[in-house]
Amino acid sequence: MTSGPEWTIAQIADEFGVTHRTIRHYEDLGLVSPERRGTQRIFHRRDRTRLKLILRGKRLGFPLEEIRTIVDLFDAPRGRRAQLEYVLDQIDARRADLEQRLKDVQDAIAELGEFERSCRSDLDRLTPPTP
Amino acid sequence: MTSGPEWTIAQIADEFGVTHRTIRHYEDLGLVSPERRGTQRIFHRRDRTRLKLILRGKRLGFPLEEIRTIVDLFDAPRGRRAQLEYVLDQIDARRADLEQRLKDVQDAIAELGEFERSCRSDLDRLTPPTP
DNA sequence: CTTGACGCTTACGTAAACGTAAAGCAGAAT
DNA sequence: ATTCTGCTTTACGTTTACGTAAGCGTCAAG
Repeated sequence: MTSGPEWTIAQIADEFGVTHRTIRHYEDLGLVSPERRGTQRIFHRRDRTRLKLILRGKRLGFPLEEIRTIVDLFDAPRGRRAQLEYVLDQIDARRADLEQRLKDVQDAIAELGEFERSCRSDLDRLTPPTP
Repeated sequence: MTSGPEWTIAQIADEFGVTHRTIRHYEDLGLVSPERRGTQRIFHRRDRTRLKLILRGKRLGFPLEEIRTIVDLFDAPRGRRAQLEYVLDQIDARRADLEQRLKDVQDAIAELGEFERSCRSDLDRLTPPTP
């Protein structure tokens, strides 16, 4: 039941465009926990799923510690009602955060658009009028 | 012509919810350059505009050095054609970056939605059926 | 006139997120 | 048998983004 495709640290690092050190650092922080076969790390699909989430979290500027709580959320046991309600609360908090970011990005893109138009207008005025 | 409303560092820091140290740090990095009246810093509207951009950039996870180049872009001289074309290029680059982020945020929100539905469904199954 | 309230500089400290040797094991190839 | 190749740990170094004193100037109120 622990079977399925497997990857070495080199393959994972290469595929995700990070270094071995980065992966090990993430393991130190509990962001991933690959299987150990003897001394070597063996990565499974679960680890890849988490890594995708981690790297997206990073692109969005979340600190790794916060990313860990988020990623753990997805893997959390959902047996008891209390647990499920806690998870749902966390989801709401996360969504609020993300929606602030969404607004920030949208605003930034909009401002960039305005600025571009202003620049283009300057450029037009600079162009000698068609004779 | 250099007139208009003015603010002290305390007022600015308070209003933007950061510390004096943060403001001075931004000045060290050239992110803001308040007027100096004697030894004291006097902030004008221009500085506030830049600070808004800076803090949004931070919320979006950009490093301060990169933020500086972006903010400088808005204040860049736009006299010569070459300058304008350079600025327009930069705008395109920025926009590409922001649109990647936009996608990341949207994906994250969508996944959160899926996860929530899954949790709610678990919760429903946990609830004893209405007799 | 001295005591705060603010502001300034200088400078060392710190947390996060890795980078970068250094040194060693383990199996495969020459 | 030893030389690679790939993986491992340990541990100190580095960059970013400030925090946190230390020590001084200044102006107004008590």
